[in-house]
Amino acid sequence: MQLDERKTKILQAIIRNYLETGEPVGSRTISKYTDLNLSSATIRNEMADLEELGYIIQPHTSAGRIPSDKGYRLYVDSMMQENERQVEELKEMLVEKEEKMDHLLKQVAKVLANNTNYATMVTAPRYQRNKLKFIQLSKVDAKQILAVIVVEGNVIKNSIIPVEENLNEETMLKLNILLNTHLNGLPIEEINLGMVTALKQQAGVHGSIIGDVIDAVAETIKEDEDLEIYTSGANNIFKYPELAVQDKASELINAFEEKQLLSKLVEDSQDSSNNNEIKVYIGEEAPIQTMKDCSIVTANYEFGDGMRGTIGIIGPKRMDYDKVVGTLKSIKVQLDSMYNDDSQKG
Amino acid sequence: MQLDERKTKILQAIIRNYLETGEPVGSRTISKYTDLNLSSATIRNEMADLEELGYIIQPHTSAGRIPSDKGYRLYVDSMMQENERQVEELKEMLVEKEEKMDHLLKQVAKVLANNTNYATMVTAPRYQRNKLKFIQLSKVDAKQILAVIVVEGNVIKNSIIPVEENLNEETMLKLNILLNTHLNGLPIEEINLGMVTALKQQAGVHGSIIGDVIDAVAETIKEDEDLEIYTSGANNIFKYPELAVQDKASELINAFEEKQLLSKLVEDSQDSSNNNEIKVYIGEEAPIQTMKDCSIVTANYEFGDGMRGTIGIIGPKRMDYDKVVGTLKSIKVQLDSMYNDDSQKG
DNA sequence: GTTAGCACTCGATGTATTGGAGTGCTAACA
DNA sequence: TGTTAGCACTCCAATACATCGAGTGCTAAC
Repeated sequence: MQLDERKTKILQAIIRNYLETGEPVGSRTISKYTDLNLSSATIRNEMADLEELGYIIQPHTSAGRIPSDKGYRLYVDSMMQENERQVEELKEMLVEKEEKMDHLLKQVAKVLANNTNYATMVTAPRYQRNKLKFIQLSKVDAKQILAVIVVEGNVIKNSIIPVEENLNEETMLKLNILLNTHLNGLPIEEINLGMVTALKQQAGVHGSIIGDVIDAVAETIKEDEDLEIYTSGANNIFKYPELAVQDKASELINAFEEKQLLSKLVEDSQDSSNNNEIKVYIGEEAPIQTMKDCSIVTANYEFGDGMRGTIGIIGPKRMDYDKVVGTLKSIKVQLDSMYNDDSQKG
Repeated sequence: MQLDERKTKILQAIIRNYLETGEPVGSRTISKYTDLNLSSATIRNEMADLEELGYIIQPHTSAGRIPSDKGYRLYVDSMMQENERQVEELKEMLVEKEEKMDHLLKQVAKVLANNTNYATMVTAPRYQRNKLKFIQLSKVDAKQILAVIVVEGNVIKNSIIPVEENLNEETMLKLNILLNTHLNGLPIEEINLGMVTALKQQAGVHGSIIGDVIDAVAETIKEDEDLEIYTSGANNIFKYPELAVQDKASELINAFEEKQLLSKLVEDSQDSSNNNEIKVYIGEEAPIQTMKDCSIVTANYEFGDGMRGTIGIIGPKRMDYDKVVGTLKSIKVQLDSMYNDDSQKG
């Protein structure tokens, strides 16, 4: 059996209706809704076929039909091509551009959540390729040195290094010059052990400090790895009865609070050949078991040279895919284009 | 009518029982539970009195009694003193001391949540009195200066300042010296306009940069004001049917996600004559309307010289006050004593 | 191929019925 | 006078049962 045009139309009508109401939809409803001018009996026959094909499901004998994951998938796939909806409103809300990166991203998550009525997450952009831009050592007091490490894109990290000896200004200057002349502009992966040893030798007595600084650099990178995730609207899930059930709700809320699980989502989203497209996970397709009753839509944005973050929307399977995809696209474009303005991150 | 000893004992028994079960408790139960050797009929008479006095409530005619806010209050105030329970186990969990402040605090929230089965929040310590320790300006590139501002207790903030002119090293050095000689060690409130003007004059051509730096300092302080709050175990509320109701759960979860509301709690907790004691808010006493069906226990910890944070536990009114207070006390002591080790915060 | 018609299914809703936990009150008792 | 046994009463929760209606599948006719 094949999906002819009529079946497709009927399937579409069923899904549309279900997205709105959240209730199983019956043959009579479709018979009235569509412009096919078919009686409910005919629809019934078609629906039986659609069920056999696996696109829709009957919760129980005397109920209407609801879309299966496969049904949603077809809907989403076909829909994404035709409909290039524009969502411009959001632009305004983000235009009052937040200075700080974290504020901006929190804001994005919030705006998205308010706009869509789903739960949202936004990750801070993460470097794929880190270049060291600049290192600055300064004396805080007799026993402490402050190392400021600036990485490509003005990500700044600080580290306080305890020292035994009271270094004089001249030494500090030397160390600074030594570090910067050798390390600036280098991708971090390229700072290897041999290099460090060489530097230590050149630093002579103060070699250990160099080691500490390099450690701090390494630490900086490592820390950047457990990425920051901002979420908003988690409580939106209560708006959808199918998710507001105790167990599910509890698990979902937990995922949003602990955030660790969400990083799986990010990885999966970014870990793909085509990084630039919007991804839709439906039900069991989700990379997180907890969300098997949800649909997830993700987009990756790029913040200039290799710095990449992810935006995600988590809602019920009967999500307004159309709107969500449009909205995400719009946000993505804006974030992509925001790189020109130097933003910074504490 | 007065609360004699017997009534007190009965009330206590009722509350204890209710804390455990969460179900209204009847006269027969009390008659069996206590060592008073009274028949259920007698207990009934006493319970009627206790209800008249406002310590307990009857949800409906043929149900047992549950404690009122007033009842809980009495219980918490008087009955808990005796029991100075020690909770040492937590110490171990925190001993693997996290380097970074934010990790540590997240960890505290998590441990608390796991340990108590309630929702928890921990705020980062906040300065009451800020002293500027150190300022460092460095050239990032031709058009940007990086200002690093270190405040008492090694809180570090960065700010990137765009500049028109390409400053040479000598100028940078001069500016650094100028700023540090005049500002170091000053409480931030004392950096006033007159001072800034004087500095600007001394800086001559580069006066505007001084202005920018001071702005950055001000910004740093301001930012520190919207305090960071770490939460954990929000989904624990689902463990208590009286809170797991849709509306309540949704509101609570929202409070935990947006965190803004929680800051009210922090203010209230810190805004008191006796800052050192554990506070218990029961039901309507809570400073947040959203939590009027909960009880909240807070403790303030002090991280050395005027740096103060708050730990809070939010749960159902039938919370295990005893354990929670004990646990909080223990955690508080540990955090208080942690100041000796210099921790730092990015 | 389409449709009208009909028997059938099954959840949802509404209504009694019952059981049990708990109370308040009264009367008897120590 | 305080305590207790006993009893009538209340009310929730659970159970059973009837009913309703939306929806289906199937058949026969168009």
